[in-house]
Amino acid sequence: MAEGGSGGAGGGESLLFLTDEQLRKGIEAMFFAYRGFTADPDRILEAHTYGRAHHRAVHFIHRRPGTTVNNLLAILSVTKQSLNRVLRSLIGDGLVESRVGRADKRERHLFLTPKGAALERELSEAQRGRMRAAYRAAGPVAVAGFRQVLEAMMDPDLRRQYQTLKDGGA
Amino acid sequence: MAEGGSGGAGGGESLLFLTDEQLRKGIEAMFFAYRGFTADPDRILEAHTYGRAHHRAVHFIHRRPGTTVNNLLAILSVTKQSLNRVLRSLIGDGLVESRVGRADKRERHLFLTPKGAALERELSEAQRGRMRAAYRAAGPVAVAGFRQVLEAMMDPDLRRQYQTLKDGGA
DNA sequence: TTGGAAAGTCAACAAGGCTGACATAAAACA
DNA sequence: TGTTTTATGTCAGCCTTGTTGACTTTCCAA
Repeated sequence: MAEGGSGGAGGGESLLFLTDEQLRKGIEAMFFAYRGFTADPDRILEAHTYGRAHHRAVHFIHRRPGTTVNNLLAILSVTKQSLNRVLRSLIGDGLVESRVGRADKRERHLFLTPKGAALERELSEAQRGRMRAAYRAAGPVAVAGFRQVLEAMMDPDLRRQYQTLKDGGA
Repeated sequence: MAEGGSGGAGGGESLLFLTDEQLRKGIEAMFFAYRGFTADPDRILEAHTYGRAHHRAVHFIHRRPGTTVNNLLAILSVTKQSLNRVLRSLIGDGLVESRVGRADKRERHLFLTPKGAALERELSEAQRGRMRAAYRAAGPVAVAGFRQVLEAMMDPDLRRQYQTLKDGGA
C-alpha cells in the first residue's frame, strides 16, 4: 500500500520526484494554493460578517442534513465550545435550524434553512468556480493525480471522514 | 491556455471530471488534506510555543536568506504589524537575525541563525516526511497532476510569488 | 435509580489576523 | 536644500476562532 500505484513504472531513476527540492515545491504549492482556495469564500463571508468557521459548518450541514452536533465536531476537529459559538450565531440569524432528536432527544439535528441554503450556494458556487477553472486548465489526468496525492496526505482519521462523505454523498 | 494539457484527450465526454460532484470532492479533499499538511509542524511548534505564523516566517527566510521585511510581507500577505509581532519574538529568541541594509539602510535583511536553521530543519523534515509518503503512495504521474492543479488554483499574484521562489530556488 | 453520554453555557485566555496613529531614519525628488 | 516618500517599528485596541475548565440540563440505559 505504501508503494502503491505507478511508483514502480520507471524503476529507480523515477524516484527523482521524491527529492527534497520536489517536496519543497509541493509544500509551497499547497501553501499558496490553499490561499486561493479560500479567497473567494472569504470575500463573500466578509460581506455577511461571518468567518471561515461559519463556512465550514454551513458546508457540512449542507452535505449531511440532520447531522448531530457530535458528528460535526468529529468532522471539523474543533471543540464543542468553538462550534457552539458558531452554531449559535447561525441559528440566531436563521440560517441553521436545530431540531431535537426523535430517537435520542439529547441529540440536536442540524439543518439549513432556505436562507442558510442560499448562503451555502453562494459560497460553494464561488469555490467551485475556481476549482472548475483549475481543473479545466490542468485536465482530467492531472485532476486524478491531484486527488490521489491529497488523499494520501490526510491523517487516517480524517481520510475516513472524507471517504464517508465522498461515497455516501449525493 | 485555459484549455491546456490533456483536456482534449477524450473530447466532450471526458468533461465528466468537471461535474459539481467532482468539484465538491476536490474541495473537501483540499480541506482535509490541508489539515494533514499542517498537523506535524503544528505539533512541533506547540512544543516550542510558536504558531503557524512563526513557521511561515522561518520557512521563507530560509528560502530567501537576506530577504527584506517588505518582501516577506508580500509573500505572506499579512500586515506589517502582524509580521512584526512574529519577527520580534523570533529575533528576541535568537532564531532570526535582522541586519541593516548596506545599499539602503532603511531596509532590514533577515537571516536564520544556526538556532533558527535548526528549527526550520525540524519543521521541514516533518512536513517533507508526510509529503514524501503521499508522493510515494501516489506515484510520479499523480504528483505532476497534483502540482498542475495547485498552480492553477492560485491567485495570479501569489502564483508569481510561487514561481519566483520555485525557479530562483536552491 | 443512578451513572454517564450528549449537549449547552459561562468565563477566561491565547494566537494571530486586522485598523489606526505615530515615530524614525533614509532615500528620492523638486 | 528642503520636502516628500519609503521602509520599518511600535503602541493600542478590536475581532475571530481556537483552547481549557467548570457547571448544568437532559435523558438513555444498565
